[in-house]
Amino acid sequence: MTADTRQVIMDAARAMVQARGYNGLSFRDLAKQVGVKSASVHYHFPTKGDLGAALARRYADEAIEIFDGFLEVSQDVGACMRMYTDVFRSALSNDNRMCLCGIMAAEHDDLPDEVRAEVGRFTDVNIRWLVKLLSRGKKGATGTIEQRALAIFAAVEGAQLVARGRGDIAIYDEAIEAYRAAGLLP
Amino acid sequence: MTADTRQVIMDAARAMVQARGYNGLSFRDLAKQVGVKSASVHYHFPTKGDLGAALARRYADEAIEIFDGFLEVSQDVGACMRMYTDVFRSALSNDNRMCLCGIMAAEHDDLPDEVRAEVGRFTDVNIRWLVKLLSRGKKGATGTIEQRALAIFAAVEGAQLVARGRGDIAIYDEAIEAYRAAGLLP
DNA sequence: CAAGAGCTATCTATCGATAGATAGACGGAG
DNA sequence: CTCCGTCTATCTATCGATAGATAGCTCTTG
Repeated sequence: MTADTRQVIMDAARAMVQARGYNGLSFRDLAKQVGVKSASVHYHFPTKGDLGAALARRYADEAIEIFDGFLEVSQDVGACMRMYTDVFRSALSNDNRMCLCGIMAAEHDDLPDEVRAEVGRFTDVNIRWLVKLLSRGKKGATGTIEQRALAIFAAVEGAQLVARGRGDIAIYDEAIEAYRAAGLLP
Repeated sequence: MTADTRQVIMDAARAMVQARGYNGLSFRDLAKQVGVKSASVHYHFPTKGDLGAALARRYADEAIEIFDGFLEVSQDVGACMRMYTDVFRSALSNDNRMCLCGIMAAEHDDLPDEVRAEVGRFTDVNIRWLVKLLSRGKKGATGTIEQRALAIFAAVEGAQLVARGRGDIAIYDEAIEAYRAAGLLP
């Protein structure tokens, strides 16, 4: 195609991984969906690990931009948190998909090292942003805030996982609401 | 082996699924580990879906027994909750494994219907037990308690998922502790 | 009791499909 | 002419699944 094939491949691959996982990603299916041959996919990404790592890397990079955008458009901590949880909600509303790194974390043992590293970075990115958000106004100990940030990220990922397992996005909404009611989410 | 082969197969299969997921479970690897041929595994479980469903069914049944045992040995809600979270912790301490149904939930789209149904039942089992626990002493609206039970289950699964993704059980401990500090866990 | 029928559990061997990966040809663009 | 991108064609390995044979046990029946 005239459009940058590499980008088209990555877009399709991301959607496929979010639906079926890293193991469920097949070069043949991917190529068919993009409209090329699998050998062409190998041209752009020599190995599956290369492709997986590129996907996770771009995913984490995009997350940084999106999340930081929230901090710019609103000064309200609660509003930013709602935008944050809505990002994870949108994966579910898109054909019951999951966070790319969440589903890859479940496949931890099957991941090439380079992919595993990028998945870990996504966790870092989330926690760092949540720390930034939680630090607004408050001046508690950084250690506590970091721990709470980790807990929020884990809880959101878990809500997504359980909702996906049931194929019911209402479960995600209920869990998030309960997190807020309990005081875990600001 | 003289021991009931069917049980030996299920034990090995469960460990493999908790480590590599449903998709990562191979009849050949499984047979090799048990010490039989893959055709023999097919004798006991005609299809992979049959095996997966049997695994999830037994997993949920065992969970009921284990959890109910907690309610019998202690009247303290906090102590029971700690025993509950320790069950999920033990999967991680066993070679960074995951909850069988948690990892299967991530593979939702690849599961045969009968497996998906059993995975869903595990969620029900957990929520029902948590409702039983949270109801002790309290007399709040059942609806709220059920929502909180769902949130606790999702949060615990998420803590396990994130910790596994990082291969660091300390992350699980931190998240659980933060849940308690925030008041999500009693 | 003894013989044969049928069942249980395993084996060997193989099937078609699909996985990721590679070599080499071809065509268009600079 | 050369390089880039894509193609055709193929490789090896593995997947779940099946066919057919066989040893050993049990149960029936004369």
